Amino acid sequence: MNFTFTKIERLCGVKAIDELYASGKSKTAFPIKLIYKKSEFESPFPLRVLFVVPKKKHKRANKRNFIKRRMREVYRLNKHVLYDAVAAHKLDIMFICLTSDELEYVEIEKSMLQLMHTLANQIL
RNA sequence: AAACAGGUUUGUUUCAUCGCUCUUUAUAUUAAGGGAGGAAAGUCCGGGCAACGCAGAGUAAUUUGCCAUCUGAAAAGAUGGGUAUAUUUUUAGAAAUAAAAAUAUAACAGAUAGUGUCACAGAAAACCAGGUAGCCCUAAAGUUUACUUUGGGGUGAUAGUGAAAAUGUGAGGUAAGAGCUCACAUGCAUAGUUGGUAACAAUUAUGUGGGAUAAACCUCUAAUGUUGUAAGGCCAUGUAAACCCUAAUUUUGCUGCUACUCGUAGCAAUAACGUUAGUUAUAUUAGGGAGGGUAGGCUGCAUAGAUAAAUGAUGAAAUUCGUUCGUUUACGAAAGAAACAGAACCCGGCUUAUAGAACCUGUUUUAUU
RNA sequence: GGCACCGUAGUUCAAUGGAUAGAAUAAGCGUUUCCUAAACGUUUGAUGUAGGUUCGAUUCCUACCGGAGCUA
Repeated sequence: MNFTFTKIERLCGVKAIDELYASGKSKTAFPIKLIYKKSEFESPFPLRVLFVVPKKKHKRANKRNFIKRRMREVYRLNKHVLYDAVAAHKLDIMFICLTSDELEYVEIEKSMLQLMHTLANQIL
């Protein structure tokens, strides 16, 4: 099984992100919120992902980085859950942190897995 | 020895598994190597670098501000010294206070160039000061022989106000008083002497007595062109020096000198028609109107280096720290903690944040001598 | 990244360096009314934090904290 997470799998570009904010559907599992939208792009992977920690919740840059790194790590280790389900479609996904607390690795893993499972079931 | 405060230095280490980013090789996915700080932060200063502008002079605006030496490209910093203020200690004294020493602080040029401000209180808050307190002289009246009342004048000692009151003490002088005069002290100005590289200190002569505020305007001194890497360059995209309207094209107008003035420089052209008045077209410059396109690559850019932005996660062990438990006073076990904080053009300062450890300084407490 | 700003009652705004920091509105209490509203009276409540200059700072200066801009 492949656990890599390269540049191609990330969501870049102002237009794509604006569209996702404007017309995406959302789900919440408390500390983290998921926004997703069907789209079209050329890539060997079925998903493009973005992680957001707002500056209003976390003032210090090192704390924002710390939470983003943990979220990215959880996604990297568990992304096969979605890849198996969403093989046919192309999706843009965004994870947003909602609290101003410093989150533990276990909490993030729990809520993100919950979100990914519900999304996988809905697509099927 | 302990606790607290301040300063300086330092700013946990190793292994395994799975990953991220850049470079090189190699090749279609392997290998090798590099990968965060003392503040990367605040953006408070200075410079590099870049674009635009530039005959020159003045004004404005902004900033610098005791002296010497050293470091530095500059800002700035270090060391030493001077002056002022504050605190503490010691000495002298009845006290006020004076002298000396130590420590700390100073945005430490100028208040005698000029302007402004100084609430309330107070007679007066600043060229020229003063009353229905007080002190003194004098005239009149009353009681009466030393007082009272009223009028005229002198005064700035006393008291009182205030953050601040026109230099202080003593003597003379006077009706009472007053730098009115004298002696000593003291501040300032000018000129000189001595010491010191200098700031400055000591001292002599003459004159003088002028409150505070420049972190109010201001004056002096020294300096500054404007804008910042989202600068700028190359490519791509775009009918793009596109379209319409108005005005100007020689004693005047426009533009530049990037805030303003002087001064200075540049431009104001061509063709056709013509009744020689001008008109039309193109051109240039300025202003206005109605729309549209692009908004992403490379470079700038680095012995870390991207462009929604890498430097991580998990597990194990060691190191340091205190807490609890056990034995017992240095070992073991348990569950913890390891700060502040994350590069986006690069350097040099300043400021602020910082667990623990080491060192230095100070204060307090306890113990011993 | 760079550049220029702003912080005053719960809210919206005032205040030449001068002592008690003002006004409207909101909130509390009372009067009026059968009750409510309106009206009238009254009370509470603030200079973002820390230093400095000054006899005296909301105001002047410095450093922090927070909040809104401009620049593609």
